[in-house]
Amino acid sequence: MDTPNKKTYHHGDLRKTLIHVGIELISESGASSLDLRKVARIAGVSHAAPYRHFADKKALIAAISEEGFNLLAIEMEQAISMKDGSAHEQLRGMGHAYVQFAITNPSLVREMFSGLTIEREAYPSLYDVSKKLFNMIETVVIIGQEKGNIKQIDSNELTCAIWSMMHGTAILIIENQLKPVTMQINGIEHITEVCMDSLILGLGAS
Amino acid sequence: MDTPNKKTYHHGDLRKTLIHVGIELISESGASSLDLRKVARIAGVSHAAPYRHFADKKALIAAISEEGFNLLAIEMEQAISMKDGSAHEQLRGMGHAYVQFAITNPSLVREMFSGLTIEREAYPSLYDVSKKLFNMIETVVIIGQEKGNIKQIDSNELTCAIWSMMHGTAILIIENQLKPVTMQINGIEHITEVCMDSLILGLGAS
DNA sequence: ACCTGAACACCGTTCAAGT
DNA sequence: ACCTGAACACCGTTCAAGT
Repeated sequence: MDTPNKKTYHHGDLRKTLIHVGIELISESGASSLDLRKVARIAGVSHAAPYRHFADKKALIAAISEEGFNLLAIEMEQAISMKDGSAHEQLRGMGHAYVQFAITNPSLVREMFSGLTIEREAYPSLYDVSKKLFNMIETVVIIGQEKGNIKQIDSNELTCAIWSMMHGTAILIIENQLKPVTMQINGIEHITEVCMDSLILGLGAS
Repeated sequence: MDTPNKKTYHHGDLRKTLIHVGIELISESGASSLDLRKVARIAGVSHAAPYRHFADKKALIAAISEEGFNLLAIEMEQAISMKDGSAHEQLRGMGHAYVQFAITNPSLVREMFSGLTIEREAYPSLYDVSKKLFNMIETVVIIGQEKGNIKQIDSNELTCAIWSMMHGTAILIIENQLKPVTMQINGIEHITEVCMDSLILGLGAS
């Protein structure tokens, strides 16, 4: 009666089901294989049903991206909480978590940064959830500044630098562009550390 | 007789024409609006003609991405040559050039890093041209190390860190994620400088 | 060698109609 | 309120046929 079988979707939360089917499809075979009709088929509804919940395909992708940011935020939060120590350790942990998430979900991460975030008014909740990530990083920065471990310039700007480094490292790794280094044993963890540490050193209090 | 009108395509270089039409389409209205039939229509050939030059749509996108890397490399080269001075100045110049290119061609840059680079064997020339970029950065690093301005660790790793920072900054800017800072006057140039300088400081000889 | 035109399968989206 | 089925326009790809 309340087993989570396909029948449930019809009275249950089809919206949520579509999002999760979409994430699975993207993870399995890339973003290009995300078609609305297939999502509906797998969810067990007609191809027109998704239009009850999403204005169009872009709206579904926006919702999927939003869920992606939520999942990433959870990983990051966990990484921070595991390190009880210095801001530097926390930043390192965040970098590893960010890169690890990208390696685990490359297609999803690509989709999250594929242009939809530009339309801020159209997808406000997508913007909100990405901003949550920004604030998470900034909190670490501010605490680090209070402890005197990070230099006293605008925390907004420092946050930009940190997110940029994490993101660039993650993307270039999943795009195979750092091959000369990532090929080696533990290459990915190593280069992530090199990238983060170089930046952290530059951010140090002086 | 040799005016560059549409007739030329039939005996001229249709391949090149398709690539440039593709770039224009992507630049104008985003990557999602790149359809093969429209490209063919604009080029003045039938919708089947592109298949003489490209195995499928992905192959055309790979060629477009390749051209994108070439264009980016030209900008970077120019940025480097303009600064005759220190490695630090050259790195700063490269960062600005990279970000500027991304802002000018956001959809093209997204396409260049949308997963095709993973299929190394399928698109070897795409991999080659992206590696050219890597080498360009590394050359600056090595010269900087010889002058004693950059610390003496593996130049491959330092290059990864630099490219990561440039790329992350560029992508987050075009994806509107650095809004808190880029909104301000000269915000983009300013944050690019903050990002690059933080890293450069961390890369310094000690 | 290079291009055309018809054909096929399939997708995004809409809409009248069903429960 | 939510879903279905038919319908429309359009795309990627293939292939026999044209020059």
